[in-house]
Amino acid sequence: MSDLKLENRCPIDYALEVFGDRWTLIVLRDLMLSGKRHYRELMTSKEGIATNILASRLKKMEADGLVIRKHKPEDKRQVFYELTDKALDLIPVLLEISRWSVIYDKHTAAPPELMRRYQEEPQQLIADLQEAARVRQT
Amino acid sequence: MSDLKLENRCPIDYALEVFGDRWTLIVLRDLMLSGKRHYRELMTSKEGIATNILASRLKKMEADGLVIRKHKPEDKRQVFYELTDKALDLIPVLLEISRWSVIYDKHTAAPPELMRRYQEEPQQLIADLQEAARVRQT
DNA sequence: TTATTTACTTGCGTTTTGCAATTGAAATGG
DNA sequence: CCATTTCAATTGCAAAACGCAAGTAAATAA
Repeated sequence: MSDLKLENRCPIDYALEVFGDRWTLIVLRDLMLSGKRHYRELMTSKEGIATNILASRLKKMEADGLVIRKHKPEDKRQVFYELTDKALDLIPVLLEISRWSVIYDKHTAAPPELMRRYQEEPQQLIADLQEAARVRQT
Repeated sequence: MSDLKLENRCPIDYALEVFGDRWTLIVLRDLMLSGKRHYRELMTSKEGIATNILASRLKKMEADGLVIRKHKPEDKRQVFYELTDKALDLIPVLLEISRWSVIYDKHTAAPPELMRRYQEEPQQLIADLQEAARVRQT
């Protein structure tokens, strides 16, 4: 008989492969929560990502199905990155991470209104943030 | 007047600094969900962490307040790593990441009962997992 | 007393990162 | 038009991080 065993991999492994590096989550945050969409906008994050690293990460994110690379019709130099549902569904992960950081690091601050809503009506907040990100890219 | 501005850092930044590398989350998963507590147990993860990397990560995790390094009284060679509340409070993050991976990677599998409980009674599941981890290390 | 177990440390070659300079295509200005 | 600027990268190189294998020290077991 042939080998029927499914390759079951641990959920944490897959996540680490996709966004378990120093920069991918930063880029996702900027695309999802800061409304950035262009390469030049992503270059301006206060963490200071290097241009070669940004380029390689965007390429990998596209390969992993997190973003779709598109040209602006009215200016073909410009490129913008559209978020997929797969990426937008990481918003709950970003919020959960934020909740943790705000609790355990005294230098960390998130918009208080955001954290309040996350505590009081998480599902509605998530839906709103996803909707806002979707609207931005149409 | 002196500078009154607080250094507010982004929540994602702090999280990346603490567990935003290839191995820390793997170690946390093994400590929190697989019940491992000894160096030799952590060495056996199927991802194959190198011994020098494991040592450096455990040192950093201790410095970051995620684990406490202790000697076994009955065998002073042996060391075990106890999870702090700060670490145990990352269980929701691990579960949220798992939920995402199970949805978007067809090779990923988590215990179905775990995922069902996470959907139906997340708060109770989190409390149970934290309690289980705490009991294990006493 | 010798061997084994445990938890690391050290050395070293490879890979990844960070920084600066450069490129090429497309748009803009004169 | 033709030169300049903008935009999105790519390239080259030094520095840091990583991965593997071997070695070490302390404690226990035989």
